[in-house]
Amino acid sequence: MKEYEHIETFNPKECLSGQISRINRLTATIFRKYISPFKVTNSQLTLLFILSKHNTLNQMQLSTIAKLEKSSLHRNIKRLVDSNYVSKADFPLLQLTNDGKKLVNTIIPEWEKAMTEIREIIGTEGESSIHQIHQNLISKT
Amino acid sequence: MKEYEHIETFNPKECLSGQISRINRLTATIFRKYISPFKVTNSQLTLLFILSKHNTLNQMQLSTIAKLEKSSLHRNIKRLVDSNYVSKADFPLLQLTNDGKKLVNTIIPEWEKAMTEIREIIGTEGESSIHQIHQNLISKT
DNA sequence: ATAAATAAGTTGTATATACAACTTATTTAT
DNA sequence: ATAAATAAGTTGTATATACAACTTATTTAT
Repeated sequence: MKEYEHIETFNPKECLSGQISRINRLTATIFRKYISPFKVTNSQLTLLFILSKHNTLNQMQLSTIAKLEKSSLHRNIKRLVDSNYVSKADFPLLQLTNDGKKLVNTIIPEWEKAMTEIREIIGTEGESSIHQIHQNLISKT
Repeated sequence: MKEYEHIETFNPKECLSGQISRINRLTATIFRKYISPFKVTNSQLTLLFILSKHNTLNQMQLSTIAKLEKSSLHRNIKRLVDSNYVSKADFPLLQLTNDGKKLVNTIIPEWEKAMTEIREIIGTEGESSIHQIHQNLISKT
């Protein structure tokens, strides 16, 4: 029988979605190792990092910067507000609380360690490739 | 006040975890556009693809190949069994059902279109960088 | 052959994410 | 200034993921 002819000839290992997802899971695990002792997640830290460089942002701005769907962003922020790292005092503007700033400042050295560990695995070329791919996706999407 | 000195000097845009997560979200959205009409998710398709190239695998083998934590794998497989794309008839061995094979064979051309769209964005260099980074992470982790 | 040790599989729990549908706020025509 | 249109924010729902703790199956010493 010559059914399923595509299956025989295709190469699923090429799948960019599969490869990128695996890259994401493996690198996330490394970052988590350094970050989780602070009781914050990788995604949460990304948002705290963005907020640490902007005085105030509304949800739409944050979702555009983080490339996160607005409903995902909404719930991530809710957790950060519940943990008292982000303030909605000036709603709809969001800003880091003092606790949030202190946490970011404290985590940065550990984050650097995670960055170093990843760089040792993917190399400087890997790092600049990621940057390039990221830029292309940001600008062409 | 000279508190939070790290915040002033660090550059969160460098964060490899942040960049990779964003790359993952953006590329997943492109793949989803082609794949979701078949009522299957990107993660599910990855597992179906792997199974399509192996007669049988147990959960441990699949989780090693997919780099998925065993409990995550377990529940992904459960959904595929519920959809009748994977059979547990030979448990603990898993295998594609005929429906599963037919689905994979049908989706491959659409998957190719998704691959083409991503390649147009990240380029051939991007694609081979992803492959290289993926290899490094697989072998050094 | 059996006990002890290890591996594989399962379930509970929390967070992350997207999409659809909805509500509330803001902006734009008239 | 008000109505209509658009944008921002919220909630419901389903899937994805990891970690911890547990149970069941398999393997390894004795």
